[in-house]
Amino acid sequence: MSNKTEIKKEIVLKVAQDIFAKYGLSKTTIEDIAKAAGVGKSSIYYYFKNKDDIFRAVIEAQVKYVQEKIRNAINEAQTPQEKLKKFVVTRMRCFREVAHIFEHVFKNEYLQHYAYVQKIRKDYDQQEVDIINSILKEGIEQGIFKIQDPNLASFVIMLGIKGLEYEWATAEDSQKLEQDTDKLFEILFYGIVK
Amino acid sequence: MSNKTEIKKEIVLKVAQDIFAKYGLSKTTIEDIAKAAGVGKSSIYYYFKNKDDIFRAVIEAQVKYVQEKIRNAINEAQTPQEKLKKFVVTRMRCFREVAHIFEHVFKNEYLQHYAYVQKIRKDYDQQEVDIINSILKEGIEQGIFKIQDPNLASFVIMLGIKGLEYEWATAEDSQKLEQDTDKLFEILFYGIVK
DNA sequence: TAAAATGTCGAATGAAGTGGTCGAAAATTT
DNA sequence: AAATTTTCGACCACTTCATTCGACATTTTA
Repeated sequence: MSNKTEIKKEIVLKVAQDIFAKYGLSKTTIEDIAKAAGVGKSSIYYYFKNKDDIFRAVIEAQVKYVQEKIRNAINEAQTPQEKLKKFVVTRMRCFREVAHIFEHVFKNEYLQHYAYVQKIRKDYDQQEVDIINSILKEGIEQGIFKIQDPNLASFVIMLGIKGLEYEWATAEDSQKLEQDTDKLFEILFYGIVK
Repeated sequence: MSNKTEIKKEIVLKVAQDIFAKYGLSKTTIEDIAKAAGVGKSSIYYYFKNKDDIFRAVIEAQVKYVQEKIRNAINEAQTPQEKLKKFVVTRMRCFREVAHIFEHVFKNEYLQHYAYVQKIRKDYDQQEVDIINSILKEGIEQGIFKIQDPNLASFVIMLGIKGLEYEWATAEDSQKLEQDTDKLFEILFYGIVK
């Protein structure tokens, strides 16, 4: 695939992102995407194997984008506490940014039968646990946290985040989001900080 | 149709509003509406003649809502100048509120062939001209405006509003909207106020 | 520059989805 | 309990959709 074609594929991916975000998987037609991308319907099949393949590519791009953002945010923070906070806040911000597509992957039940969606979800969750895990370990090494089982703690934190997900997804201002996060971690830290 | 059934019809209308707003006419299926309203697909046809009939009912409800709001706003204003301003600002606010459906009626070309959409549009435009007309006449009677041909003036104002419609529709804050309106009328008033 | 490789799309097709009908069952009223 | 209103499953004709195929266009290679 030449450079020029690669770019066209990128365009298709980009418009597919927007259209999937707006209409979801089932209501988006290949022709919708082709029209918006300014290519023939059949040409789509030169770039992608099929409709699901486009959707998968879109999701993967979004996941990558979010994880990139999270990684950067964590790196900027100094203390493990800060890192944890940054992680949560950035995660929620990004989720809201790309919410419409993620909704389809993380919420819509009728998509559950798609194996690859489950896989993406599982992988993604695992990576989040890993991130939390590493932050906790760092905190322990620095003598800031005292935790018997970091893996368990990570899992609990993940649960907490997931529990608050809906509330955060619908919160109007991001100030509320940060307040909530502060509250959550205030409680958490008082339990685990030495 | 009993009272109870009437209420159910209202529910169907309400969810249809939301779904049409989200997906537009063609991407919304009767089953989408039925599912969301919690009734069988066939039952929809007990309440409404067909799909277009639901859409028409939704649009009419929206139009009614907007005009009600505008009427109230105008009544609250004292001077003709104030009334004109109120008219425009309220109109734009409401349009944004119900924007997603109105888009389909006022912008989407592929709907143009629907005679009833054209009719609604025409009626609506005429009613707006009538409102402006009556405000102008009031202003003339009170010796505030000096206009040779109020009908023509109404038409010109309508054109101005329509011209700015897109800009207003996409404006982020409603403050901008009011500033724009003020500017528009400042120019207009200096031309017609005695 | 001719042949090979890469890229593009119109037309066709079968499968799935959709608007709408009908009649029978369920619920409600009389 | 008969009459009426309301609900909906099953069905059909038609449309839409994802995907394929082959032919044409464009670019690369030799």
